[in-house]
Amino acid sequence: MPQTRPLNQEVSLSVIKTACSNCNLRELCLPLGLSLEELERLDDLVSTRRRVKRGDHLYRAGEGFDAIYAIRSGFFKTDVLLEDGRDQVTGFQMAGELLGLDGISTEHHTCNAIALEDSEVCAIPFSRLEGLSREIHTLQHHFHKVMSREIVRDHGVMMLLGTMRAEERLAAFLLNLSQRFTSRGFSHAEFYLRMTREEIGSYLGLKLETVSRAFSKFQEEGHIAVQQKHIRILNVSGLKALMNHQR
Amino acid sequence: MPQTRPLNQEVSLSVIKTACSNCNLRELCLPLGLSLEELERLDDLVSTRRRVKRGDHLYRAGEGFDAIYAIRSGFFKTDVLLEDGRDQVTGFQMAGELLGLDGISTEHHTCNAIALEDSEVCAIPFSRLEGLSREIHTLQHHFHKVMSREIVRDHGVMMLLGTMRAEERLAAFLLNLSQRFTSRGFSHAEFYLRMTREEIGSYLGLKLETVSRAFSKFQEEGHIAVQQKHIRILNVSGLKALMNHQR
DNA sequence: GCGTTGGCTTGATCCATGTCAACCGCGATA
DNA sequence: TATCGCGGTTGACATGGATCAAGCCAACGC
Repeated sequence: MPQTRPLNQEVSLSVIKTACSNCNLRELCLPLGLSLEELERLDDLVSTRRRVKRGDHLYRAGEGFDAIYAIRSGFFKTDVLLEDGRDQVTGFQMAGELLGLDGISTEHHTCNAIALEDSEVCAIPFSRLEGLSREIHTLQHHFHKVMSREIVRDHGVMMLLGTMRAEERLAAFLLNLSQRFTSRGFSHAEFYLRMTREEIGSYLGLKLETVSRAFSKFQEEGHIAVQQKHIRILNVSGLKALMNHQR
Repeated sequence: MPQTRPLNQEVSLSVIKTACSNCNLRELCLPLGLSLEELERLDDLVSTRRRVKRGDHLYRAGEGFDAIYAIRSGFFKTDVLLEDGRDQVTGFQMAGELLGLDGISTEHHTCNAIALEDSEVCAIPFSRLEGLSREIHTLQHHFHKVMSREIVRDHGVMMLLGTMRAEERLAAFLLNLSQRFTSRGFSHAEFYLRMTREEIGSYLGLKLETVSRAFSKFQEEGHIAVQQKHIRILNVSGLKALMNHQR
């Protein structure tokens, strides 16, 4: 059920508590680098929050685009569906990351965004974001950086898909996850995967069996300990070395 | 030898001739949708042009970023180099397309841009572009669309690399080229490849031999006629059908 | 406690593409 | 005109990962 926003002053505390200016993700997310006063202007914009239950869509390919979303908590995947039924996971997103940038180009979303665990996002109406970023230089520049970073990230994935073999891909994937958990204050060495082997495989251009075998191999070699979705990284440099195994 | 810019009024005609407002690519490029007056303000910004000879770098990975480039004429590839020596072509760019968007995120270029034929580009100082797009809403929005389109394009490549087999990839590649030539007023059915089989292979995540064999196969099947870099597409729908050959 | 289900693992086999190698053809250069 | 070299083609063979199939494990409902 949607939470109604109380109008009296007393409860505005709880509103402030969930505003950008008070969000502990602000250094990872859109507000990076803004002054206090600028932050408050951004708060006005980011007023709508939305809960998305595990398995539900945040948006679907083809739907009209009018907002991007910042993940407050939880975990998402995005995937693209081809006419012939093939699909591929194009990314996994976690708290502090933005979803929906692909929709700007055509005013329609071009992929599906699906929650992999119960999640909460902040909706950022895009035209209002453009308006504010015409006024706040820092916001404008940071937003451009975020879009550009997405492009660079995609190039990394292209590299992975184009030049790496199965085990290198999985090693790169684990190291990437580990690094992103670390910058969110979680353990770099121990985490739960939110996605299935099949989803990992789809993202990495591999079949689930190949992913599973690679996990087993890494475990045999003592690089990681796997128990279903629970991963412990035992030997970071070992994984890094795996990534350069050239063909 | 660099062409010196004359200062007298008489020759300013030739300057106008090469401004955005008079550029026949303006409907494909950054100026899309701008009014005449806005166009003239953009002209001020896009004052530096640069010739890049076949084989030369427009920029290199690691170099400082301060401008994006619009291709006036010619053909480029971008590639990324991994520490271990592997590299991959991340894209081919033609007239009217923008180069360098990846540099915004870190203020450094993250890939190499190399001319595949003698080319000419317009340098667009990025901070001035941000300035102008704070004033011209249409420009801002269009620029965002261009960046977003790049993200969507990259997802398409990820899809290609992750789910398609060799012949599907090549078919998709040819159809994409054909479509882009068409929107530039060239024949959709006949064109010269600017890149080698190896570069195509690198882009598509294939070895050059595989690319070559796929070309031969397409020719045998009557979909195209190949003679080295000269391609004629004989059967568009045949190629499209090839793309859905599922595995 | 028992069956069901979805996700995961593992083995056996197959095949698309990589690898290695020979050769071709065209343009550049002497 | 002869030679060289690079890019392209083609063939023979090797192999990584896909495919097919069986079985395992943990969570969950009955």
